[in-house]
Amino acid sequence: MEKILIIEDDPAISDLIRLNLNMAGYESRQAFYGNEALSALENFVPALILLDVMLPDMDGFELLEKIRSGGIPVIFLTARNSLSDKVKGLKLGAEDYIVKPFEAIELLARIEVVLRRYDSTKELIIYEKLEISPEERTVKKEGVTVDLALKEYELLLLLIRYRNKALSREKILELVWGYDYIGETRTVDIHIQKLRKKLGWEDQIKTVFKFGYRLEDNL
Amino acid sequence: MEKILIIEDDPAISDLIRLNLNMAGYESRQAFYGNEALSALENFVPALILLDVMLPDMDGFELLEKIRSGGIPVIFLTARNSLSDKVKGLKLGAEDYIVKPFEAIELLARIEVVLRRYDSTKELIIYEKLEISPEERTVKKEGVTVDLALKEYELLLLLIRYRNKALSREKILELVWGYDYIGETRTVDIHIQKLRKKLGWEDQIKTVFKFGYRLEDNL
DNA sequence: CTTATACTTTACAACTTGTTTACAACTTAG
DNA sequence: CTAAGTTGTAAACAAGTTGTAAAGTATAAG
Repeated sequence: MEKILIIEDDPAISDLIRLNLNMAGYESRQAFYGNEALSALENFVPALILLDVMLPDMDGFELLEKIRSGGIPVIFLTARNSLSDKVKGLKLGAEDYIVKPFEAIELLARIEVVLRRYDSTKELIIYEKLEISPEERTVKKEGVTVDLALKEYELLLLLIRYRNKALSREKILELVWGYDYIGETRTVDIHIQKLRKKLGWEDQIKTVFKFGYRLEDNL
Repeated sequence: MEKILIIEDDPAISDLIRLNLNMAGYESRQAFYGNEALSALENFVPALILLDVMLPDMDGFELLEKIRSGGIPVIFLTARNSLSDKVKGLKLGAEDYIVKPFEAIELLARIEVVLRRYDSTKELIIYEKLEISPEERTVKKEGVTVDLALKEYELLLLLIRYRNKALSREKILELVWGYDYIGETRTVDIHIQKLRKKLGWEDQIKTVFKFGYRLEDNL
């Protein structure tokens, strides 16, 4: 059962959404404040987040940034006529937005589309000799657990998702660290280095000179 | 420059969209009927399609299905209040929809998001026994990967693009190194040499004495 | 507060690429 | 055929990129 986090300060709207989600077979959880949402996310990992930008205690965009780095898709709830908000939200990386008031069936359709797009998660990923369980957040190589730090783990998933494709450092930073990461691109190198060492993938992760890296299949 | 096909029967709206797209740096083409759109697609491959569902000669959904099989993302233009259309469109696989009337900036933002998601404008180039994947930035000869440095790779693409045409050293410098490159034209020779060696193309890349080089097809 | 862990930055060694140089081999004009 | 000029090739070189270890910083856990 897919889990959805509803971040919306108006209890009436929040409850209405929750009701609809339940009827459609989703498990949902509510947060009415930004901080509440952040702490909820610590022990509740949803497949999707519905986020109202207008929250009493926090700028929704700020929250969006914090959430985005976790790789969870976000659908943005916004009041009609706040066009600049919509644009900002999409630019920040929201998967979609819905203008309030919206009809339940539309919300459900959009949720389905986004989940379909993102669906690759949650299932056991088997790649060469690796077994990755997103649910347990574990990685095993030939049955032996490999301890990976968070960034290393996300980087690994990214490399596998784009296997055989060259990924630029900038792209990697955007997708693993978040669109607005400010810092050295060398950071990527260090994490690549750690992955190579921990997985014994010195050859499988190829360096694309002056560009980035590429994970290559079948040696 | 990204190409966009506008399928919209109202000339006023179509022109307005086109104007906005042009200003944003897109190349666009208009179709006012469904059949017109289908024939346009035969020699015009856009990166994205904007599709109005209400067309005089054809059901937009029917058209959507035909278009979808081509792998081109579609943004759906729909009149306000036709909610069931929205839902139907999304279920059919439209990437997004926009309710008319919409503001230009919103349209552009949505276009950007969809294009970013579908980035795969780069398609596989097959030339003789070579397979070149711009997305992966790889070159394979009969299935075996050939490692090419950046300049070698770009030079190869150039040669293929101008196959059977003689390219002067100056032209090659301009197109691979940039119009403002200052340096020896002999540099080109060295890179040609490396390409010949790495691809076993000693004969296929012909020297045009006192001028430059030419890549010749089919031996 | 201390410790542990993850992540980032720094510094330098090792390597890759692109360019130049030098000379041999070749092409063309006279 | 010969001389002048052009191209092929190997090797040296410089500039810049990446690998790596280690130090620094931030954050969470005890």
